[in-house]
Amino acid sequence: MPRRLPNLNQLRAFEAAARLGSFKAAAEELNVTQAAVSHQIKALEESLGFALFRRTARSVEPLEAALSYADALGASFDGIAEATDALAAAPTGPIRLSVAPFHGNRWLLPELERFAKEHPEIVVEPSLAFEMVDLTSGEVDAAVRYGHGNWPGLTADLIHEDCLRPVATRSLIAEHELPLSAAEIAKLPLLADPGHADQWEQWLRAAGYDGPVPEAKMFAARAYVVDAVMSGHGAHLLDVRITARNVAEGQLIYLSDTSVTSDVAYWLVRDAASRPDPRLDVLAEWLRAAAARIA
Amino acid sequence: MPRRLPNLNQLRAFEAAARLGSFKAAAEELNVTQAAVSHQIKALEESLGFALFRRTARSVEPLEAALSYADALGASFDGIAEATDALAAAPTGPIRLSVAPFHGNRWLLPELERFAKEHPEIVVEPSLAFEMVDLTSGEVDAAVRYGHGNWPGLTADLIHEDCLRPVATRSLIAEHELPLSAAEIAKLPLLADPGHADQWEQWLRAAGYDGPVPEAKMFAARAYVVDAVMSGHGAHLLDVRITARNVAEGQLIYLSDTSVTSDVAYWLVRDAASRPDPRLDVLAEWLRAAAARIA
DNA sequence: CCGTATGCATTAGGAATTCTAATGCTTGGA
DNA sequence: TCCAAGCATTAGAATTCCTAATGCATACGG
Repeated sequence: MPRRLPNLNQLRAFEAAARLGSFKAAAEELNVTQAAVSHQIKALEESLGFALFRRTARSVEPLEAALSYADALGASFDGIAEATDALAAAPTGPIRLSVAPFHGNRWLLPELERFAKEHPEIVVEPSLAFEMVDLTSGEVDAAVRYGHGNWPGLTADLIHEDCLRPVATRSLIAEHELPLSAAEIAKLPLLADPGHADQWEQWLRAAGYDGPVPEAKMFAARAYVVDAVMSGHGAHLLDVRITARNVAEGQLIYLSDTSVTSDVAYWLVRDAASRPDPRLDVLAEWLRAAAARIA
Repeated sequence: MPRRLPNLNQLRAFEAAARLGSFKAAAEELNVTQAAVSHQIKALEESLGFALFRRTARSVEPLEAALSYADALGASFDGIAEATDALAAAPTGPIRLSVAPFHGNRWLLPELERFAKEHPEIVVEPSLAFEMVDLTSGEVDAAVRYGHGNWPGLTADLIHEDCLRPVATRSLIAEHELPLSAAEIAKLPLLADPGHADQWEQWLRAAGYDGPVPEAKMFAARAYVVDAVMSGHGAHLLDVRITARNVAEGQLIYLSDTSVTSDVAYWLVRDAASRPDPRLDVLAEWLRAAAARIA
């Protein structure tokens, strides 16, 4: 059978009045008028069927039974306040972060290792997933996503923009001097993936090329494009953070110093309706700074 | 600084919904519509700033943090319900009973001793007091009072009516045969106390006497009248329960078999605003029965 | 000892909350 | 495919809650 409780607002007024021994003081604590407290307590007494205070001309005194009742109520209210504080406080478990393999393997995961060293108090648990996870499902706490930053129902903190420079293997352009001109690059096999097919045109125009833009060779997914580039099958436009390691290790080279910033970017994304987690703020800011260091 | 609590009605709706995993079920438990629960929880989530449930098309699932919050709230609500039950339950201390010496010494106290034997679970603590104690002061739980039973703010259970028969010492009427006629009694020194001055007239008329009613000798208080009667200074009208012991022991005799019931009576009186104590109901009924046994 | 200040009670009316009925939406199941 | 079930939303009604004004009894200061 369901719990049978008196009106909780009345109990709140009563508890304060009994604790403070004064309706007026209780009213001040509750930010209402003395009359409001008087009403609430009168209604409570009526619903109980007996009095809780002994009234004298200008003072009230809680009866003995009322005092112990108020004590118990106070403990319960404290429990509620405590539980509410605990709820509002930051979550404590590891931060489950969904990461796209393409971005994670090339930049994010190594950065997360450095983050773990600098912030040992914040445990990040990355999980690689090709699919866009549902951030409202509760299976992950946040994700790094590539897009325009305006996902409905989600909040997105910018990590870094997509700063594109053309890359290829040394072998592909063995006969050329670096950097290549835009016209020279336009003659190379240009690789692209659907959804970003127009990036080559953007870059070539930005680089001053005004000839006809050659058709790029399309791959089904970004990961395949990168594979093809690494294998020396053509040139591709990639963010400098994505390629930095491969360039440093000599597997890829920048074909030009010209870069364009695409209209999409990388974001740390979380459910707007989930309770705030300041640790994610720290992570977002740290990643943003780390990304800026490379660009 | 004062406790900062969310709206308690919203918490109540939330706790039920989280516990039952359904707004509809919560609504039934709380005897409101599903829409009401939906509103309450939405408002709570808005005031907290984050969601507590994951919504799907036709079901809700409390988030992990919400579940433990609901547990804590449930414990607190249980605490409140328990404290309320304890408050509503009968008081446990001894029953402090204020007794007028006149009535207590002559009838009530011996009866209370018998009551204690029959009801060892109910401890009655009589205190003799000439003054009418303030039943709202909390110093006593009940009192036996003589009057019309309509004290404002008090509830009164009848113990016995005031069944008056004329009494005197044997010595006062040594020369007469018992019972005396009303006319003979009218010639005796009649004693009375203010407030009950007319009782002699009532009795004499009831006994068939139609002559002039003699002036009664007045005493300041009832106790003095009884003293005077016991000392053989006159006759007095007293309830049979008051005199039973003295008559049985030969100190007093009934002058007549005629009795009249006065308009006042003896009552067990308690503060109408105090919490109900079923033990007092038992005591009142027991005393009523004991009084009836004598009359 | 009187006048003033204080704290609670009461009243009436207005403000805020809470609820409901109706309806829409989405989806799981027959 | 259609229905049933459960939640969301809307608008308005019902209830609760609060306040301002005032009264009352009493403690306190002069």
